[in-house]
Amino acid sequence: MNAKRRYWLMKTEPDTFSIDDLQRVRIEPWNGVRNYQARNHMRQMQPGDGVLFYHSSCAVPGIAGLATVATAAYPDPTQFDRKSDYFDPKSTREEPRWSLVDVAFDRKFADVLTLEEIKAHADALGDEFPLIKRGNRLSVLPVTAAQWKTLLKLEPRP
DNA sequence: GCCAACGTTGGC
DNA sequence: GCCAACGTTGGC
Repeated sequence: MNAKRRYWLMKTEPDTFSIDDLQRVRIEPWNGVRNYQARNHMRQMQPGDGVLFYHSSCAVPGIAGLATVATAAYPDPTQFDRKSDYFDPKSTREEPRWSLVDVAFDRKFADVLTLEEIKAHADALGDEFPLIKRGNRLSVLPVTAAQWKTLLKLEPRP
């Protein structure tokens, strides 16, 4: 049975992990997400789902490229690692609190599709698009097929 | 660096 | 279960 392909947007600070980093390593476990809503979204992910790779907290915030969900969700190992910044003393192996998926590089945009440009097309994306909502802090969020299509049409071409 | 928005924590 | 305090996110 083939579940329908779904789409997501995942934020990252490029100073920490950028699209270039993903291109180099090819596949990356998306560890360190410690927000329940974001976690729940990752738990819904299936291999093959599309990912908009978003650079946040940087000079030019926006979508830097595309990635693909490479695994179903599994427990984030950093929650058990006392030496990790992401260690969670309240999480147990029997009932892990935090999940992650592996994310695979797909391609890098010729230029970042900027948040500014995305906002300029708010009408096409719909008011409910969380990325352009005020005060949005969610690091993993769902994107509809229509929004995905709209955003790819906005991709900067060389 | 600032600040608004939001999630989490902890006292009661 | 409420809510103030606190920490974090993220655009600017």
